[in-house]
Amino acid sequence: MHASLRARSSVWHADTVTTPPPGLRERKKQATREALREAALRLAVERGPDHVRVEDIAEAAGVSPRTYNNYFASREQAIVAAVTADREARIAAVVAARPAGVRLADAVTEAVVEQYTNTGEREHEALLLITTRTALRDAFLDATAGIEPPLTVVIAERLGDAGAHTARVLAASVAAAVRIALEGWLRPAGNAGAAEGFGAGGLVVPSGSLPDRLRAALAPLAPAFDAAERRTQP
Amino acid sequence: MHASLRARSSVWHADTVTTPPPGLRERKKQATREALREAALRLAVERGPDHVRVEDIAEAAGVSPRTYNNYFASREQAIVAAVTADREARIAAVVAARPAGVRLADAVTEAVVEQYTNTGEREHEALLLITTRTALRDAFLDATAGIEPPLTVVIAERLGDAGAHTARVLAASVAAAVRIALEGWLRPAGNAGAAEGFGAGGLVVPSGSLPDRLRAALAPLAPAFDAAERRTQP
DNA sequence: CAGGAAACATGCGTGCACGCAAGTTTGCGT
DNA sequence: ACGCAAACTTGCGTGCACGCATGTTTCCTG
Repeated sequence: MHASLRARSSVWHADTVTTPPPGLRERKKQATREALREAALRLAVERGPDHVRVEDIAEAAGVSPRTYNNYFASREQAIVAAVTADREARIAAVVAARPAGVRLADAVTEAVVEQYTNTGEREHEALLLITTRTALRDAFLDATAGIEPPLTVVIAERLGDAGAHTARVLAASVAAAVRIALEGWLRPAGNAGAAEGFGAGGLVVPSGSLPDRLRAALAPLAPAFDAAERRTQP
Repeated sequence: MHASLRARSSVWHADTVTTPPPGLRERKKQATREALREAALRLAVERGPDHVRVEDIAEAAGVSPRTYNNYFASREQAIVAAVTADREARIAAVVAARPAGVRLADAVTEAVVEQYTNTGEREHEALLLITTRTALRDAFLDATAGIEPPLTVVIAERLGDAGAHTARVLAASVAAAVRIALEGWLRPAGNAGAAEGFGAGGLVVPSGSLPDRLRAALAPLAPAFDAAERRTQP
């Protein structure tokens, strides 16, 4: 029983770039990938994350354990990927879709907030599970690095060829900022912080919601975006 | 990808704060850590990185293999640590030592360039070895994340308590930029780039020296530093 | 200067990550 | 339509990462 490849409606709506028709090979690969991450998440939810071995996931997806490792480098990656999926690509797409008039910084910030706010019921359940194991938390945080490549592309489009280099740095900074926001957000479970209500002069940030945290983390980067944009369209 | 190198050594907030006399325990720990990373590098150079097992390193350092893993989470980390060592802390120290008058962006940039330019003979040899194995290259790049915590502290000192949050993001962005610079710098070995001399309008960056790359990568962040600084000292 | 608590080292066991060398499938040119 | 080349899957073997339980060292407090 191989991975079910249901005929996915191949709606190749022009993605700004010409998408060459995906061959059989590529479709199978994506199907296997999806089967693996779905199986990983399902099993992790059903029996608890510690009672799922790679062997189980592979079997549930109809491939060999060795093949599993051709798709995911760690056990945690597959589980996390079921939640992360293609957030990366969606963020980039949303940024690209924003009218050229708006500030790049705003476009990016809103795109990020938008994609991380779409918390479906299933995702929420998965996130709860992720917070319970540090290995999963780490894998989840590491996954944010995945937004860097697509973000680099869309930012580079706005900045022009001269800013290709800058785009890379800005995209990486955004990824870092998002990571920090998420890190602080799902910390409550594994509290180990130093300053928790020290009475001195410092005004303590009250630990807001995810959108608030994301905006707060991205705000310091806005001047860098503005400067980069200014350099191409004076 | 193996990225999780959290839980670094218990950072007694760098200089600036009084360092309590380190007890016997802490001194032994540092000695063991150093013995391990020195042994790791020496053996890797002597017999080649593929012919060094964790068991060998542990034996050379006079500890059990299990103890090795209490200090380093992967085989590559130990080798890389022999080069990286405490660059992290030194960068932070140099930034803190800069007179309060200079732009924060300049202080950070110069500190980073300074520390990565100090290429001793031994380090150069080690870097050559590191470029030969992708696993080592990855570990080396991941190690740059280590500058984040100490950098956060010194930046936060300049920005005041109100900017603690911003400091975190800026430090992470610097780490990301440095990573990008290093990534491009030691790429020549494993070339796989797409655009290598396309004649079109784009002006191709000629792949400069490390200091040039570091400055170029950090430059886009300068406006963010300036804005943060401006917000505390108008 | 006891004596107990906390940090640390170590052995053992388990599941895993990944290189390598077949065997199999897909894609493409002629 | 044929057949070759490249991509992908799989089994095997090796070294490794890390939880757990236990013995040992360091530290602190009365």
